[in-house]
Amino acid sequence: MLATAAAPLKTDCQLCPVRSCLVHRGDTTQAGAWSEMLAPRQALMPDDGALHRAGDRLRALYSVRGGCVKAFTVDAAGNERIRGFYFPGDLIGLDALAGGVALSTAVAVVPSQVCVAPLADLNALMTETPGIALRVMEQISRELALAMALAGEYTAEQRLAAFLLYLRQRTGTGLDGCLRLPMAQRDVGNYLRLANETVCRTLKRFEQKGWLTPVGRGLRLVDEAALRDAAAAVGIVKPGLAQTLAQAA
Amino acid sequence: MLATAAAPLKTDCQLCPVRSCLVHRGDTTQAGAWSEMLAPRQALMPDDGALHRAGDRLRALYSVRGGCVKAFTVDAAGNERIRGFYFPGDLIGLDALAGGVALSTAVAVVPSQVCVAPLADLNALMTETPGIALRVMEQISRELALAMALAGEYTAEQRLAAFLLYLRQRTGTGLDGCLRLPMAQRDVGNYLRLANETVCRTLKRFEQKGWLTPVGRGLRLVDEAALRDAAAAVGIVKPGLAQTLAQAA
DNA sequence: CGTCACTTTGAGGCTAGTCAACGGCGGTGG
DNA sequence: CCACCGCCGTTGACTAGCCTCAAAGTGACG
Repeated sequence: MLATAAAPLKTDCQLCPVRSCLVHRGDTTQAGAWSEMLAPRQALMPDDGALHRAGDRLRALYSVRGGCVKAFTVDAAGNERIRGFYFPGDLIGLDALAGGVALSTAVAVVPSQVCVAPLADLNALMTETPGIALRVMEQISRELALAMALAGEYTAEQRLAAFLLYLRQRTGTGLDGCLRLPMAQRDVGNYLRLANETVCRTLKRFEQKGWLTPVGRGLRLVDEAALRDAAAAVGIVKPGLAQTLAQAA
Repeated sequence: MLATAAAPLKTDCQLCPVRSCLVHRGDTTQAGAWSEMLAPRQALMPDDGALHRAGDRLRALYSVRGGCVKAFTVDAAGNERIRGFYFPGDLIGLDALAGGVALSTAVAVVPSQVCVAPLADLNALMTETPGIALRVMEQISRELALAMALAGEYTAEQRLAAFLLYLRQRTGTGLDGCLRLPMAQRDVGNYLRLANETVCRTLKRFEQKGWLTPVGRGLRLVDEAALRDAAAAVGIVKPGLAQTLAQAA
């Protein structure tokens, strides 16, 4: 099961390094209220249990503090379908707000850390401090936009390019300027509705085109503009120069 | 452009026939507050202009009162991508809450009517009456679940079966028990990521299997259980008897 | 009654999936 | 320390579902 942080202290959000998280998007009143509510952080390890499972009555939202969490469903045939990856600053469990029941199972992809926002407290908090509700709503709205982008009909190249750029935007690059894929290629493909072989082949094609180069375990995005152009149709990244010029012509 | 309802009266939600709309899901206080806010209804006709266009700063959410509205984006190549259909009770524009800018263009598919919820008023209302925020959040969460279902990897039969059942659930059947498709097959295909020819052929295959029969301009779902089984994997409808038995075996 | 948009039907092609086999890497245990 | 094992990534050949293109049929509407 989950390894709970040793110290049963309330988390001090003011000191949280995650600049994109909810508390950093509101005023100090909201930040304080949010901070008050959060339960101690939880450490999450791959193969170490799930935050919640599909069908569970959801008891808390989780705010990712570090690492990467994937949410997936399992259909009747036992096939896993990855519904989303969550990075630092993301809230997990938003898709369960409607029914109160989790639609997916959430597990860590790499060693991760989350903050716990109990639903009961959250509801009370949103009632007392309406600004919080607006922030949460923004997050859901963002996730909705992402899901809709993913729902579109795109080629393997378009989807993968968009995913790489999204990943870089969310996780940044390492010290060496390289993008590291925290999850397996199989997971990327599952998420993007591509066979893992297709992910591999498409990455190779990108490499042959000179758009990226493999560096150790990571990738260096060499021609980011080209990737942006390829991904432009998906709509979650802005087009690069070539695309802009093409549109102007 | 839009044809505004003649009478500049506030809409009385208490009398609204749409039982699934937001006001009917809260208590009387919420209902009253919501009702107070709504601007006069707007009549919407196909080819008569858009509620809002992609890129517009969104000024209001719209609550569908009757008819059917489609939301779509247009990519650089001019291709239309339908992001969703909205039926009575649905809120339009939720995907814009994050950025304040509409991500899609919304137009009527058939003669329709919407109620207008100005964003400024809505924000104030959600602050004063937090229950409203929770309702709106439920709606977004619901839409998110739908988008995620659509984002899955399914065959043409699975997607179309799921869509037909979803449509019937949302619009009900006519007096003759027939399901009417308000939108063109091309729009259905666009939404489901299928060529319109594929939609047509798949419908024909359903007909040959005896799952449905065309009745005039509509469809009669003859073997709904079979459709449910076909659509079960998509997850937005419950499986029928055959599927349940198969799982038990 | 003609036009136009939508639907239907057919033939052919392509993208990506499936299946199979191999290579590389890390972990585990002897 | 090294051999073994399992997972992941890679590569090739083949397949299949769906798209594309083309053309004819149907209904709505002016």
